[in-house]
Amino acid sequence: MTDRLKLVTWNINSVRLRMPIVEKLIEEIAPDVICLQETKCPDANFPENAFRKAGYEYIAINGQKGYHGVATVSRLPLENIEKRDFCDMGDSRHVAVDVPFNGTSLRLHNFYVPAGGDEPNREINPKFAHKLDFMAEMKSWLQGSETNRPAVLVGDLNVAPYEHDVWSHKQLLRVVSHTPVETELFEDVRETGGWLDAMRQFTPMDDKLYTWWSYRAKDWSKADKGRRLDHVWVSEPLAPHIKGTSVLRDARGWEKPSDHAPVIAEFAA
DNA sequence: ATGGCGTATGGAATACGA
Repeated sequence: MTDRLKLVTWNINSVRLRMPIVEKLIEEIAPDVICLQETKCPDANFPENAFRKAGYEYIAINGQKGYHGVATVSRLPLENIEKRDFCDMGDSRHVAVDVPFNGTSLRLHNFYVPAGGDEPNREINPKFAHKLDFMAEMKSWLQGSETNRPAVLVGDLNVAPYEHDVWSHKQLLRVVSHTPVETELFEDVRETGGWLDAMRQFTPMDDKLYTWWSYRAKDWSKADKGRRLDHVWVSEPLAPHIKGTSVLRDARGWEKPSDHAPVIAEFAA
């Protein structure tokens, strides 16, 4: 049965520390495929056995010690695993796979885009320069390559592109993740690659939509000063098949939570 | 009060996240 597919993307902020809530997600949502970011774990230490026990036998990981790291785990076979080293930094920020869907397969890219540091100025902040260079390389690498086949790009893209993707557009215009130089480049990457913003197809542009809430808020839910940093993009051939997206906000309140909530996307033939 | 916290490394204090 490959005529339905339930996909979750989640910045887990240490996969080893958070296996209990990953298992809770699996019990509650039963995704077919889970894309994780910030696994913070070398490949040799990735909790493969726990995922296998939970039914996720197919695992594509691109991890490193201490920082970053992405993983795509699946109940369905994964093929053509590809890991690209953007900006030649040696960072583990991307893994792509083919997943069976609807009698064929879809290409699934899992990204962890650099956060970009504090100062939104590439001249004085190398992390911000890296973030912009990373997105520029995404644009040139992806332009046209996934336009004509079913494809999904998910992950922590670390940009909140629209006014209602942040709690205060005005107060965040000079804060990294929502500056015009980032949001304009972000849209350029998306449009040039032929991608559609799936989450905004199911939530009106005038409604607030967040996937991340800072650990530092005294009461994250009450303050609700969130940002939409995690995304689901789909290629045009796949667009007719996306049946819904949602943010599992509850997971932000689970025991020892990640500061990101999972984003769920469902596809059908 | 948009950082007041949290994680990894390493075994205290620092780098990093956004």
